[in-house]
Amino acid sequence: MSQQNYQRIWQTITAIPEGKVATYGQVADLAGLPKRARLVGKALANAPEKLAVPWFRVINAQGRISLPKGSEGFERQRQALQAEGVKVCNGRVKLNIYQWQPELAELLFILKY
DNA sequence: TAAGTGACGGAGG
DNA sequence: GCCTCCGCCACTT
Repeated sequence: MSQQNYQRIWQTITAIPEGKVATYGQVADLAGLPKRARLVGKALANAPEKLAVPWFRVINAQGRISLPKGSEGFERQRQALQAEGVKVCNGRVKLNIYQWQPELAELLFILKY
């Protein structure tokens, strides 16, 4: 099923280091699923709690939290990021500072599936 | 098989 | 910076 793609997406997100963030499109690309950013969103929505996927480190290409401002999820994501030292101004983070730039070693780790 | 649906992305106003 | 519109495309119904 598409469960296979979800697995790859979850694994990729798990590789995002603390204090860094990645965009939906970026995660899709790294997971080997180009142009499927929307699928990443679905994968997160269906992510089992027990996998402890750092879903809060995933934001959209504009550096904004993709949840309705003021919602519960929005608040949890904002707090989780702030707790790691990622500044969130008005539901926005500066990608030029916090966006994850995978090292070769990290890419190889992701590609080992 | 067809129509509906996104935790998206990018261009434009 | 905010909002809208449109393209995208696999997944769901």
